[in-house]
Amino acid sequence: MTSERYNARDAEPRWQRQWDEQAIFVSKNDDSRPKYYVLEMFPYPSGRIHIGHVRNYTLGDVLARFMRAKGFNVLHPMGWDAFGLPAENAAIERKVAPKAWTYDNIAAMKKQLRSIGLSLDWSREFATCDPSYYKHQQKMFLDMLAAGLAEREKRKLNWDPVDMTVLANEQVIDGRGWRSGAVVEQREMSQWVFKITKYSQELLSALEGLDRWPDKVRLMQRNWIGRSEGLLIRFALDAATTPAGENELKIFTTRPDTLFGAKFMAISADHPLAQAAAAKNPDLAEFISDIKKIGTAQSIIDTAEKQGFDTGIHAVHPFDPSWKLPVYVANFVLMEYGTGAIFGCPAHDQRDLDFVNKYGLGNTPVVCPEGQDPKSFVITDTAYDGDGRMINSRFLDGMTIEQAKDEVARRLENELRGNAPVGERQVNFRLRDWGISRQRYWGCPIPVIHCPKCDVVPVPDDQLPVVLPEDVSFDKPGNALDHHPTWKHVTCPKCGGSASRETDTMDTFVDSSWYFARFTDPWNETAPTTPAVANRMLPVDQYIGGVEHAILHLLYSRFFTRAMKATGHIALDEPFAGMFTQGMVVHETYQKADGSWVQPAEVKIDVGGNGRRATLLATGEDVTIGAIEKMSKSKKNTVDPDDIIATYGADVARWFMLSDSPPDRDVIWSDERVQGASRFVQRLWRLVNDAVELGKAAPAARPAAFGDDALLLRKAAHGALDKVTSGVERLHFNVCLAHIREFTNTFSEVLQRPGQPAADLAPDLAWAIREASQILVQLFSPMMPHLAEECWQVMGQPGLVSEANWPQIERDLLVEDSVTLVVQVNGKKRGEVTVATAAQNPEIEAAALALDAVKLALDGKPVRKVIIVPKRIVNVVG
RNA sequence: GCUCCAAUAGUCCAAUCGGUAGAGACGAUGCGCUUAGAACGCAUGCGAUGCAGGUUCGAAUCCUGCUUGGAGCACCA
Repeated sequence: MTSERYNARDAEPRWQRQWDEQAIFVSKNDDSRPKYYVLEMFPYPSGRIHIGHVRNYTLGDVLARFMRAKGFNVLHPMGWDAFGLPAENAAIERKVAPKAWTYDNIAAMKKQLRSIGLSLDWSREFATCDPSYYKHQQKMFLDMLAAGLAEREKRKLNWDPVDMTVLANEQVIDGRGWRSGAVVEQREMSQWVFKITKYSQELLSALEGLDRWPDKVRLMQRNWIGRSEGLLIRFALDAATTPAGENELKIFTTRPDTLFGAKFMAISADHPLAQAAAAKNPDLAEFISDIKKIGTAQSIIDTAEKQGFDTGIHAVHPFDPSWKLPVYVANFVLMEYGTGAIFGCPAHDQRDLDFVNKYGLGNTPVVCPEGQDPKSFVITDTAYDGDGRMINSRFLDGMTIEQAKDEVARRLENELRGNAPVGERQVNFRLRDWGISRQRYWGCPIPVIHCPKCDVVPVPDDQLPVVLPEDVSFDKPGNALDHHPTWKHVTCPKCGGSASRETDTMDTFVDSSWYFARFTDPWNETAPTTPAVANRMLPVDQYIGGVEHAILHLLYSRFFTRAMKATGHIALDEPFAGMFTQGMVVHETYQKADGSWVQPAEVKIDVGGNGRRATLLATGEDVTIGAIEKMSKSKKNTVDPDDIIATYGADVARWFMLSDSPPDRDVIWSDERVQGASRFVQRLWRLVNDAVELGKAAPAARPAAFGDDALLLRKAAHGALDKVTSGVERLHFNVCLAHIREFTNTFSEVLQRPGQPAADLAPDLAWAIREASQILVQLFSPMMPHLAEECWQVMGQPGLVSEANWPQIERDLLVEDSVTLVVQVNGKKRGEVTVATAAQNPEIEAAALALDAVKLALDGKPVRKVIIVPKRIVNVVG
């Protein structure tokens, strides 16, 4: 029996070295076993790993280790999403070169990642900022350009006139740039886009087949793609009222049935008609410039007060030449969606209703809910968007919404103006093309040359990669690449004249849209992928990452995979067969009386009669316990993985991360629970050491029969094995851990029972103890691999537990001879009956009805029905 | 604003199909061990499953309406 505590600080680096030296996590592309590709979203090298990374990689690691034990050729690689804005911010603020900053961060974070004990194949590591990676990305860009999947397009962007840079929506705070404080302008700029919209329908339809993705994520993507069926209607304009004799306004609507409820037309500030009208109307021009200041973020546009400007232009109702509708420029109409123009039916659309209520245009309900008297049906503040019958709509009256939509479409399709129909059925998508141009230095250069004569010229293959220059300065605002004295000046590959390089770089989402494919053969110097290898190793069987990537990253990757297929780099459509979105790690916040935030490590928590109380460790000063929030530097509610690993070891951190909360939900960091995990590690260590002593008496051969204790233990072991095996496959790690704990409790009880020297132990029990300890160690080995190796060693097992095969379940042990059923009368529990597992329904029914409690509850009433749910319940209906 | 998610014991959470609300943990209390504490061992679970309705023999689970908390919304990654 050992009295020594398990020393993680000593054991963990030792086992990490062993794994490393024996290269057991390196997967070979010529391995003939079935493959299993586990991937966690690769990190941005910010400098230090975050506790959220520990959770993400632990989840993946458990699965990777489990599948390895199950006999799969597991691919579990790691790399770095290394381009992006923070490196440039560091360059500006701390005068360090982005490249040096990035690679230093990678080195630091790699060291941290290694300390977690992850079963990663580091031989495949790369950073997206390595020219050996992005040269292939540039090649694929050119392939996509040739295939018509990349184009130039005008886009409206947030422009900071002082920093001379485009801003993300989140960098625009109250209409001003986050760093400069300058009022942000909306500027139209020429951008490179990927034609993701060519795949709108396919990306939507294929979601059906992604049955190992969370419904939530599929729904988010479905909404993002936003397919809607509707009608394109050409409204005639009263040319006398238009700025330059325009005579038509095209709108898209999904509600053509409500056409007789129309009160106004609204067009986007960017609509050509608005632009033309503004040219002749300074007030309108000012209005347009005002509403453009609010920014491009959807949430801001939607929550801003509805504003409109009557242009004086009139549109003509398609079913009534005498019906004129005023045309407004409105701040809630987007040029990017549909045609940038709508007709407003206030009674049945909340935005339109808010608008007319502000400008006094009134409303006419045209859909009346079933059972409501049309005469008394009025709309005041809340639009009605439910079902009903058409009213106030001439020839549509009495129809359902669907019939009315159809009738309007039919009539307008058949009505010609000029030589085109007035209406046309159309499918519209909300999805826009993917703008990839960034006016930034630290990104993958877009490999094209702008020639005054030849226009856009692709960089020839033999000149790839277009490498980022390193001698750049961040003294001036704007794009450092643009300011470089020589880099952009080149000769045109076509005509030989002087030309200039594209100085925009690619969105970092491009880098992360194919890294999973590169991992399958990162050694290929001549092509992005080796198709034979990529096609065999892909798709990723289980991808794991934060839900914040549920839309963009995953959708872009799905598109990019199709684009790679179209350009011959890969032969599949869907990159991720299984997707899992993990929750965040959150923590309480602490605040001093003066409002300043305090780190958890500085706070002492006392639990008393009237709840929890916090004081400052240093001074004893009272601290307010605030909301539980996502860990953030500004609120100081962070926990440093290095501290945790130094104090408790990686296994404790891993076990804590996996316990309690389901992986897809947020987990609250709790020191008490971390200590609980730490105590459990020691308990397992003692248990295994005790079991080793007792198991010494075990015969080599399996005994023919087992006594009660041995059988109890074996049932607990194999029951746990069964539950953990199926639980890990479904990523229900918190439940798996509970089953391991449960098994451990039973194991301890059995071990305490003999209470005698090992030599006297019954051979069958000793054998069962040895078997149970092997199963136990293997069960927790994916979660706490270091402790498991240490236990495996004291058990005298050959080799590494990380390389051992998953134990075989003996199903016979899981079958019980009898089963206890709950007996209900009219849905209320009245008793229990225990019957043989094989008992038939009449026998069960008779046993249930024979219970005194059942007779009493029935109170002489006849039995109307008996419902028997096998192995669960008997319900007697009286 | 739009779209979506969640809510079970003091706390974190279990509960294949709609079938006994309790697996596991944290905390608390008591006992044992101990000079004492830590550690260790043992014991202790009444919550109308957020609220109001509905469907059903039967609802934590399905439906409707609310309340509260959270996520995403296109140049952060």
